[in-house]
Amino acid sequence: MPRPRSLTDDQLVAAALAVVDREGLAALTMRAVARELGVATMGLYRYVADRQALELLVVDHVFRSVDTSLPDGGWQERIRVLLDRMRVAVARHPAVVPLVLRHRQAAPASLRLIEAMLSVLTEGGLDGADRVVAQRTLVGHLLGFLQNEHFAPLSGPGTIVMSELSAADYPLLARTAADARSVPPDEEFRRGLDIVLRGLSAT
Amino acid sequence: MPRPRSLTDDQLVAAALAVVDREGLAALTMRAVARELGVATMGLYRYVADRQALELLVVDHVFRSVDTSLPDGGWQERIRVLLDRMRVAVARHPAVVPLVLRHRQAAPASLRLIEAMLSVLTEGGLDGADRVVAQRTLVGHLLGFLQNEHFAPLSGPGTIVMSELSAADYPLLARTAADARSVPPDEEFRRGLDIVLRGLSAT
DNA sequence: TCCTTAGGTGTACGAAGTACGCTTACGATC
DNA sequence: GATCGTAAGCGTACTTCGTACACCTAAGGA
Repeated sequence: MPRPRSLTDDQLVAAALAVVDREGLAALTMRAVARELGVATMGLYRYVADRQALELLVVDHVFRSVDTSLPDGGWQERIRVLLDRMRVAVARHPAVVPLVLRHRQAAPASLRLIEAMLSVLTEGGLDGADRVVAQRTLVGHLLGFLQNEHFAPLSGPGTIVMSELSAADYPLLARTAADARSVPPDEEFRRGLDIVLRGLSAT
Repeated sequence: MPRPRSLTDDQLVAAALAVVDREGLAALTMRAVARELGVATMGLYRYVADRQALELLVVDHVFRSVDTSLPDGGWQERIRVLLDRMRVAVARHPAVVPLVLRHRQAAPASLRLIEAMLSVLTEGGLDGADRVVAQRTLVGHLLGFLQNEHFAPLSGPGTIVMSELSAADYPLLARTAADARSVPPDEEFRRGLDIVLRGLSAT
């Protein structure tokens, strides 16, 4: 009976991602997304309750894009692949990292991801509080990595500044920052995750 | 010759923390801090370039409050204590967690913390890229934990919602969320860090 | 005493989120 | 095919921020 909707959630998300990818997270405003869709600003409020709800749609979309089918290999290898898929999915839209960090717990699609990870951890023999801690540690590790990469990439200016600090004041830091510039993000992620997985495997 | 300053950085930080502790991070506005100090809003701009600089002062203060003297024990134990001191320092002002995550790389006091951690890792026999990855992994772990605790505490409503999901759709998640409610933050942090430290120790 | 210089203030502007009420177009019903 | 109820869509306007700018003021050395 009533007038039908003319926009889908996917269109909203696509418009938001277009704005974010092109102009950065700070440019993600209701007005900008509306303009991207060729719609009046207030028109968006027929689809989302507020700006946070729009951000949540974006984060949920990113999570939904992650393949949760279980890969081959032992449970450590499976965890490695699942987490790497998440990392890559987020990396496709680097500017949304802060949104992922803020909204992941409210994104419905994260449930599927968590369930998949838990099934692998269970296969690895974990349950009870051990499984809780393992899951939180792995997710925390991923979030921490995204945080590190986004706000303080090893290849970024912060590392250069640190590598130029006086060796008298910060002998190890200056040296280590210099070493750090040759570690690419992929390697950092792989080796960091190896550390956590070794820790999980050792009794 | 000129008129002397009437405010110190410490007073600025104290006012900002008072606002944040009392009314939350969203209430941290230039106007609110100025009011807290009994000063006109624009008066703050004689002390900080902009709002970000004020936030940075707050984060730096939190980092400066961390004792970086090296504790007794083996290197793993030393790392454990150092990271726990950081966690506790941040936990004194829970609402500033997002600020810490955003500004840590720009806070001068973080240099001292990193140097201290690197000295312990070096003592543990790490150097080169291994030391880089170890450092980043430990910091990432701390950041991920703070993120988890702040936006999705195990004792929070998200966990309850997950524990009430249909066991048909999410068998492991529902079960694990129920288990999770009995894991307090201290224990979660200790056990998570143990995993990382075990991973660092194993070859 | 006065003058220099930075401290301190008030006003105002632009950007953003969003409440509110009007207008409009669809499509079910007669 | 005309009508009408309902939600879609829009324009306006209010509030709250950050902060640029121009002005006034007070401290303290000359």
